[in-house]
Amino acid sequence: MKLTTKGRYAVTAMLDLSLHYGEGPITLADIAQRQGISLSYLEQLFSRLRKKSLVASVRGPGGGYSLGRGADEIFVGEVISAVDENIDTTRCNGAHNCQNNERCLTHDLWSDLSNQIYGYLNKISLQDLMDRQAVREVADRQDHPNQEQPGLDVSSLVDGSGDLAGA
Amino acid sequence: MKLTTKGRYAVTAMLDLSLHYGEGPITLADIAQRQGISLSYLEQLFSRLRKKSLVASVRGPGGGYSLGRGADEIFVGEVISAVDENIDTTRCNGAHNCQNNERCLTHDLWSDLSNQIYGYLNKISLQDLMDRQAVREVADRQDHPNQEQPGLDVSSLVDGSGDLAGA
DNA sequence: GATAATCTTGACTAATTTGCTTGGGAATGT
DNA sequence: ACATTCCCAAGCAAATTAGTCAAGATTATC
Repeated sequence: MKLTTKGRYAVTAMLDLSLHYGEGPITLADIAQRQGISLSYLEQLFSRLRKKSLVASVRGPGGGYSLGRGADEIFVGEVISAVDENIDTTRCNGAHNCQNNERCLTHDLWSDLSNQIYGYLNKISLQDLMDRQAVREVADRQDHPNQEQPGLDVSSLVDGSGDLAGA
Repeated sequence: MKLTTKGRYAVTAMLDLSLHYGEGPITLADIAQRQGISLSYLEQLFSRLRKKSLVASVRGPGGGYSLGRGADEIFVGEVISAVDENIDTTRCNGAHNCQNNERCLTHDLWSDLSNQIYGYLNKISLQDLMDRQAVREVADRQDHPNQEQPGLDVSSLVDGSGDLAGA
């Protein structure tokens, strides 16, 4: 299990795709512009996402990408591990006899923790994230109806204390 | 929130420290040998762990490191973020007005998810990990009493399906 | 059929991070 | 004094990230 900005890009792009569901295929150029990610980098990421069937592609004019399954059937953990290559070489890599029991002990502990994190992320679907945001958007509109407030810090609305996945 | 092998090294080292609690200060040389991590790299990691008071140090002969608090008061999330520098520059970094509402929307979604993961990891203490492993060790001993079985794959005992932190 | 839009692929590169080395200190128990 | 340990900073090779560039393949539309 690895968690870097690469995974964030992938999740962000997938969310962008989810948010524009129903508008037909979305081009990578659109996502690139909206999310500020380079087009070619997106191409690389989507190549992997496609191999894992997380997205479906349509070529030619009017083409683009769409979600491979429903947003409630695609989980954050899948997206991250799809792009992350996951070369988690734990020094003794399954051998479990690297030197003494002690060493393997901590190795097992880590791989176990890693599995826990992965399991957790695999409970959170793209739909969960969208639902959560939808609530916030409404709250935001209610607090600042029809106003442009450039310098305002909205982070007070984004406290992150709620339980997202109900795990 | 970032999760790489660097964080794994830190957690592994902290676990090593926990497991040898009560034996006085533990030298980095010991940890380096037991865990197969370079001494100088450990020094760098522990420098950061010390700044966050996650470990306490004693200099001179007989010196070394010990946990800064009880193993039940140190959480995996703390350890990881202590060594990770966490330069999570989300392009608009709190500005929330990068281009249009749409862009910030997905940014918020990600930072929210990041908080969720962090919160999850901050529920798992070093003690939790040790307790879990203690159970396994016992199980292992019961299955293979007093035997050296070099080629045996123990991974069947390590299924990772149990709920570790009870989160 | 020509054309343009779009995905698809591969090679290459710059910047950053990781993991580690080297080389010096500073503190302290014996 | 001396050996042991923590401390610290500079530097460096390998890997990864993030991105560019260039060439295709597919297909809707004119």
